[in-house]
Order: sequence, then structure tokens, then C-alpha cells
Amino acid sequence: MAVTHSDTPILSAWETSMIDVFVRAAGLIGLPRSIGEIYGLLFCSPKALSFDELVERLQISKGSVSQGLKVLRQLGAVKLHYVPGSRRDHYQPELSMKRLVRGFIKDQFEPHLLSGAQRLDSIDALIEEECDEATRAHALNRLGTLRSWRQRTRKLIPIVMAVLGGAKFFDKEPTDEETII
Amino acid sequence: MAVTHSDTPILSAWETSMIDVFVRAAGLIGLPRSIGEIYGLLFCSPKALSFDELVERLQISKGSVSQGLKVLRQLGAVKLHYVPGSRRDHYQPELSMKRLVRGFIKDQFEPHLLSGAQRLDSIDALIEEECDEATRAHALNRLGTLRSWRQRTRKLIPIVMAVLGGAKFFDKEPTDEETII
DNA sequence: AACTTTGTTCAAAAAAACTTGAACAAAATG
DNA sequence: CATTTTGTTCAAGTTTTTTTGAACAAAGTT
Repeated sequence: MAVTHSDTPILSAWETSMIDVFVRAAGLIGLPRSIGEIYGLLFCSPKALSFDELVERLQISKGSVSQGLKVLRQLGAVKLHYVPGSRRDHYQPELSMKRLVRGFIKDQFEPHLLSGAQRLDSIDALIEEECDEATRAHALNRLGTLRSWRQRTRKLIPIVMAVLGGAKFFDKEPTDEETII
Repeated sequence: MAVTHSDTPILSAWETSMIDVFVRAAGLIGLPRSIGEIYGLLFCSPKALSFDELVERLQISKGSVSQGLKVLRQLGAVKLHYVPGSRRDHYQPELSMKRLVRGFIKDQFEPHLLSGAQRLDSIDALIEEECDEATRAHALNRLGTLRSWRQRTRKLIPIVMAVLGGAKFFDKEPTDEETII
């Protein structure tokens, strides 16, 4: 086995282009190329793909695929799909934009917003203890701005989620049940 | 001049902590540390700061400050502030969350959404020309999902801006990518 | 004009992030 | 229980990004 696929194109042109879209999108949100590739190939595939198929078709190392899938699972961007008669894990992409966005926000943003609250309180304490009268007024003013930004961000998240889930933002009928959820 | 400030603390504790918040926030949105530091110090300061003051107080190179300010100006995150009697440029931070977010979106997101439209069309063409009947149906379905994601993202942006600003402007039904926010 | 101030540019250095692959672990198979 | 299959871990290697600082340009001063 393991004869090198010297000239068999492992990915077709449309798959390569579509994966490229996900690689760019990954970059935009600060995720490594390999993660974009993995999700992109799963997105292109009509069936769930195994670990080995990802390694083989993307031509990247097992390590990258293992770590990439780990992150994608954590984000809720891929789901394990049981395939009868196979010991291998098979993966399918999460296709709901709402769930993808929620996973990303929960994993990447909310922790910062949370720890942010404590951090701002400790800045508050520092200002109280080390600033003279004049400086303190300004510093507390800026701290207030920061708190309002944090609060507004928190309020924005559920609105974004609601808009992504709202049916009235469809501009056409879904072509099948998995297109938009 | 230029006696080294051996033990004079250049930044107070509350300033350091507040700058740290901005350094983290910068990282979150994919901007380098130095940019977080520059914006952070401007945010802390009660008055506009010059180029030299940024170099001196942050202890980073002129090159970093020059490039950092360039990016911040481009994002609309800092404003030049004229100081009578000084030849130096002085900078103040943009304090409106709405304007900060708009600058970031305009600079980092919209270009991708735009080029994305063409990219998806060319994938469409590739699918038509190289896929057999069975594959084509699936591929076009996924492409449709991608288009719907793009469209929903476009519609989301004005809503986010509206929530941040309180202003009630919404995207008119575009159906093509000429009208970007 | 020569000099100073102010800020930019860019090649090289440093740091950070990503990928690889070999060693390892866990579980199924014979 | 030895072997194979499947996937993870992590140290080392590679690539990318960021920072530095010296050279340069532009414009104000003397």
C-alpha cells in the first residue's frame, strides 16, 4: 500500500477554492491555516471523513490534524459521526452559522469579558490608592468608559445570536434541510 | 539631556494595568502588542501625547510607534490633535465605541466580504464545469450555504452598528454587493 | 546653506505561532 | 498476550509576524 499518489489530484479545483475561502476566514478570526483546511474539506465533503482521510487529502501531518480537530471540537465546529463497521472517528462540519458563531464567542470572547470584570475592579482599586485628586477624576472617568464598553459588548452578543437565529433574515427558501439552521 | 530615568517609574501601576487590558484586547482582534500599548497609553492620558512621549513612556522603538500609529490612524482609533506652539504631532484616542468598531469592520472585514463575493462566483463556475451530476448537487448546496452566511454577515453589521450607536439605520435590500454599509 | 527637529522606512534580529514526525498510549483484534 | 489500528502528545524545526535601530527624508531654524 501507500503508493504515492503521484499525479492523482487529491483535491479538485472547486474543493481547493472552497477550502481557500475557509483558510482565509480562519485567518480573519485568528485561527491557523490547518484548521481552516480541515473544516473546509469537511464542508466540501458529502460524507463524514475520518482522521486518515483528512491527513491524506490535505497532505498535512497527523499532529496538525489531531490538534486542529481538537480545537474544532472545542468550538463545536465539527461533530463526531458514528460510522457502523469502522473503528475510526468520522467528522462532519457544523453547518449552522448560529451554532458556529456561538461556539466561537463562548470559547474566545466570553472568557475575556469575564476576567475583564475583575481586572477592571482591580484597576479601580489601584486608582483609588495611588492617584492624587486631580488624576483620579480622569482615571475613573476612563475606567467608566471601559466598563460601558464591556457592558455594551455583553448586551450585543444575545442580539447577534437572535438575529442569526431569526427566520426573517432568510432571503430565499433553504434548498434542503441542512442549508440553513 | 537623555539622562536615563533609572528608577523613575515611567508608568504608574493603574496605567500599566489599563494598558494591559488593551494589549489583551488587541491580541483578541489580531493586532500586535505594540498597538495595544500605544492606544492604551493614549487612553490613560488626560492630554494628547506626542510621538516622543509614546516612545519614551512605553519604552518601545520609534519604528514600532510609527507603524503602530499608522495602523491606528487607518482604523480611525486615534486622532491627530493640534497643539499650539509645538511642531510635533499629538495624538488622542477615539473614545466612541461605535466609531472604533466601525473602523475595525471597515478596515478588516468588509474587504474580505467583498472579495468573497467574486470568489464564490468563481467557485460556482468551477463546480459547473468540473463536477458530475451527483457531485454538483451537493457542491452547489454547500456553496449556497456559504452565500447565505455571507449575506447574513452583511446584514448583521448595520444592526450591530445601530445597537452601538442608538441610531436606527438599517441595510436596504441590496441583493448585490455594490452597497456595502 | 548648514543644522536641528520630527517622523518614516526597511532590512535584519527577535519573538511568536504553527507544523512536523517520532514516541507514546489506548483499545480492538487475532 | 502479542500485534495492529487509531489517535494524541510534545520537542524540535519551520514559517510568519513583530520589533528594532540605523539610514533617510521632509520641513523648520538659525
